[in-house]
Amino acid sequence: MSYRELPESTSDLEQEILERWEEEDTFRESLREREGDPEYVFYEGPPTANGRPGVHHILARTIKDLVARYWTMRGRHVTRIAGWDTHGLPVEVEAEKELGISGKPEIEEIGIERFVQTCRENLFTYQEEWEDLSRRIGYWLDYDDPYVTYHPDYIESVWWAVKQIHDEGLLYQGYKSLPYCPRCGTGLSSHELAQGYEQRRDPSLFSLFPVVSGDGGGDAPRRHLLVWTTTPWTLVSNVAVAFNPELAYVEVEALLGRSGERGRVGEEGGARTARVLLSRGRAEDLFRLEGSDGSGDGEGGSPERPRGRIVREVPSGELEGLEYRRPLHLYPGYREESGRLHPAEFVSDEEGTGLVHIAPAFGADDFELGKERDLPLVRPVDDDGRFVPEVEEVGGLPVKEADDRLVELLAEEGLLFRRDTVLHSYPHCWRCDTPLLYMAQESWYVETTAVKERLLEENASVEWHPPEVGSGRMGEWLENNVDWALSRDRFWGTPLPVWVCDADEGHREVIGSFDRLSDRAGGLPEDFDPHRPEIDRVQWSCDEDDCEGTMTRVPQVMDAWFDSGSMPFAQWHYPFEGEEEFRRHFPADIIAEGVDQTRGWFYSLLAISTIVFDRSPYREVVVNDLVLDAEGRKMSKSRGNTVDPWSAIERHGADAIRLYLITSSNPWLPKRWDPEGLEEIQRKLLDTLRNTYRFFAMYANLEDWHHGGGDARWGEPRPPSERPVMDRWLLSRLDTVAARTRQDLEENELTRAARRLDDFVVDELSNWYVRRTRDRFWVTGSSSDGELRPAEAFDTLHRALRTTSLLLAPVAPFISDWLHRELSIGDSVHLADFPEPSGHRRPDLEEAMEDVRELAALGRAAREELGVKVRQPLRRVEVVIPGGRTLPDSLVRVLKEELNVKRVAFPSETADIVRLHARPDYSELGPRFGSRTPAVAEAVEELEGSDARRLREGESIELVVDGEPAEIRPRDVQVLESGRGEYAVRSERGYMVALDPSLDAELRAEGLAREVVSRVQRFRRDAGLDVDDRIRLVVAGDEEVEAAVRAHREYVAGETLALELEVGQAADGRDHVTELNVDDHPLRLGLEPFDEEEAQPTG
RNA sequence: GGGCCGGUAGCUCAGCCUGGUUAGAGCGCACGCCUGAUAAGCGUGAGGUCGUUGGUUCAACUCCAACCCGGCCCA
Repeated sequence: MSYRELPESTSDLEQEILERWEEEDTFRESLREREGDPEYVFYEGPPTANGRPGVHHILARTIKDLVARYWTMRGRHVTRIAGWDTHGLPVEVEAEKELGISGKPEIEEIGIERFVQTCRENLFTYQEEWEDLSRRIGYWLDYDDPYVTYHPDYIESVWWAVKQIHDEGLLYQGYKSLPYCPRCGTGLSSHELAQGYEQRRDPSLFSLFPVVSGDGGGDAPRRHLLVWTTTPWTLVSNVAVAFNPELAYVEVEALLGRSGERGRVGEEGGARTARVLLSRGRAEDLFRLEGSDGSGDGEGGSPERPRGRIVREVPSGELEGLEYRRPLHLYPGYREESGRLHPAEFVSDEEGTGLVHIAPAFGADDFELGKERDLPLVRPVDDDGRFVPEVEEVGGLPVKEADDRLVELLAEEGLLFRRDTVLHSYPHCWRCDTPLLYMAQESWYVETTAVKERLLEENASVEWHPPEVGSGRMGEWLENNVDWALSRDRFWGTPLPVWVCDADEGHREVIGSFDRLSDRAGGLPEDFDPHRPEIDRVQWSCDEDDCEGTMTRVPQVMDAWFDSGSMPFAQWHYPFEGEEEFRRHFPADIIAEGVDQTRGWFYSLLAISTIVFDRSPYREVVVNDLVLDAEGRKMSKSRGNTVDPWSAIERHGADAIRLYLITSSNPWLPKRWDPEGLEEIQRKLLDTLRNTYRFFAMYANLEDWHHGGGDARWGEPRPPSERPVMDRWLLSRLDTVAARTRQDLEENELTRAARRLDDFVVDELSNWYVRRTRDRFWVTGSSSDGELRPAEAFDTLHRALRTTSLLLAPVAPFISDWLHRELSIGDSVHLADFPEPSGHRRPDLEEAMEDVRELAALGRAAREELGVKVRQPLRRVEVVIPGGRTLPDSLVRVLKEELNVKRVAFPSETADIVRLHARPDYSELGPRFGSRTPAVAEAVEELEGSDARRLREGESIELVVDGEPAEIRPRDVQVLESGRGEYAVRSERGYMVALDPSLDAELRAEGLAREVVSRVQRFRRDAGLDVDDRIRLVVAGDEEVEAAVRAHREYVAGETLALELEVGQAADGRDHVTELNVDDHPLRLGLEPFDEEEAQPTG
């Protein structure tokens, strides 16, 4: 048996694994294997099947897959059912495009039947791509039997939920001012609104409403209310003005601009002064007030503010009920001459004027105030967002386009005070990008405000990653919860299951099942489909007493978020079937989606489950943020900076992408898609891992070692605790890394876990363990004495690689599976258990090895400083480890080899070459000496020699600092050594290394011998020899070289596998001959393979 | 305007919760090394007013406040 070579390319490897998964049905096997084990419940958020998947989807899918694989390896059964979100506006918008039509009237013209049919047909345009992509990136998900929100069974479950909500008394029909998309012809719910805020420039209009009541009559200049709006078109529907009794209001006598420029003020004779009412807080920003020093100039106010003088304070009692003349009498449906002032809390004076124009039909606050004050609802706008024809001047115009004309008219009336523009974010339709209008409409609501406290409680019990999304984004949002606008005046969606009597609106029934509907309607067709328009034809006679009416379904469909939020039960067709499955899979242990789902899926899940089941449907949420382009900009089709997931996979492989997305930063931080970062993870972690395996496989094959055993010459390796120190260390590290990785993954600290594995593989496994133990992997090497049995090295490295593949399995499922199959008996890594510590932890050893690595780094720096290469042995190094620790002999040996020195000496022996000094420990001194700390510390730093020595030996000393005594205890200081003399000294964080630079002939000779070995090795390779080919070797050079080789003859021969070594002979006639130069010495090499037959001594 | 996140080396990010020695990695750059993993590998070095200002403290990258910049979400 031998270890296979890794496939040449990442892509080949991943394809090979994909095929194995296919053949062996590994995903399903992983579920079968855990059948009956405790469930780890995971919900898949349904993507819209008619949108294309992008790289940002890979992030969420990587997280979800990672979690599911991890818990499967931990012995849990993790159901993963795919889902498709199939209803709603996105689908309808696509269908409109397909049919070449736009807007509700055109849809109705071609017929709902045909339109809905088109929606249905277009649904799964990209389904295959979604599935292919998921498969390719290793996202294991059950696509065979997905939940699909338009399936009748699914809809039936949704209806059931609506009925539950209705039975709780939380479903109602209302009339409210809602964001409304004039293009789509439907209102949007508050969470849909969340998707579509964009910066937009709108008019900022200050107008003057003449006061008609109160005194101040006579000759006094006419008084006006100063009123601000960013929607001039709503002035047509003005019915009142609101003020806040908590604010202070003033009357300003204003000198209004040069006449004509801003329109005339006051109809009588173009008077240029006027009395203007507004809040005090805004007066300074809008006027240059007399008596003020003008310090308000610059920011806030406009440079062209008119001059003004505060005439008096206006008590709010005076404001209430004040009557003004309405502007813009254009709508014949509302001819009221005047309106009044009403108090309202929502009025602020942070912007505007502290006086707010009220049009109840077109604003949420306005609407509420209108209801409270019984104001008329004036809505001269049709469902397409145009003024109705009978409106003078602007009839038929889309409202926003009427702004200019309306402002002109206002100016003509002399009521225009100032007109600017303002840049603010404004809600747009999240699908078609049309600016939304707030308009009063009839809609069905879920009274979520009634369960607000429960929502908050449940949300607080959810563990959010990161927590601030739960407490902040979600929590704040729930605090300000408004009722869920459930209905949509559209076509392709779950029909709202409400039937109303045409004779008496009060006769209503909410249908919660098909059976019930069948009872009512006297049977349903065999292949009943509950969609529009068929469902609209299901009617029955009202059975209220003495009612002759017919029960007809209301025309609306439901918000698609309600569909997806119903998936915990609807995916099982609960409660009609799947009772047991539902119980087993509710609530979810985890869900993981983008932060944009906070008010989307996260909310709809929470709201529905809280009402229906009185609890949150998920325990934990991992939130991910966007994937941005390399410059940190949002990816968007319009900007053309999207990254095609397929070409990225082609180029880097799925493992690399998954690792990159998880390691580059925490999931909830926005991430840049950086191709260089991708290459890095590929080169560092993945290539290092591959190389380490390749190294292992090469020598295991060469020496015929296999983890299955078999070759008797290996015998039994000793138990780990008796192996060489490097093995004990590596096995200890494996346990530590396994324990920490388990803990991190349990806590969903995915990034931390993946980064740790990265560090472990690159730094510890490859660049330390393998590098330091390489020569134990070949039997023939000169260092392979009995103590360093190769079998133990193979066994240790094999364990390490196998464990590493297990640890990496959740995040890098391909390479880990490939490796695991080679390193086990062919099993998939994904059917294995996640590693747990196996009792080999040796924290003291790990710490000591840290010391060694620290000292080695300093030693290399010192060598660098001396300009002496590592191949040249040095006599001695003095080292200090913080806290006066020393190293066991086994590690001293490691350090000696790493630094290529003959001797390592510790401080007790180093008195003559180091100088002691003390460094203050502020965390000890600070609390004791308070403000004297700096002075004491300074005194400590000046300690030397015997004082420092006493401290190091555990005695306290007395100092006098600024005339006051100060006791310095050993724990207050760290005693450090620094080198003296010609030693090369390096120190850092309490570690110190001092290298003795002196060389003698012996050391030089050894250095030369090593140099020769290195050249021979390179030459072997260049000559095309295999690493285990034996050779005949001839070495010649000057006297010094030849002497060095003779002195180290065995070493040179052993290292180079020279069965025959001649020194000083002519190299001519050998197969391979070369002339070189080492350290200014000439060197001639000649070598050829050693043919064993030929070598037999002839008889 | 409000909420949340972020601002640390040219770039990508740790560290901050729980204040304490000389703020760390990787990439890139410069220089060098090693090689029985070889179209790999390793090391050393240069490089930082820790966004700004103020405060608390013996001591602030860390805690507090205000502000600035970027992002997301909302009004």
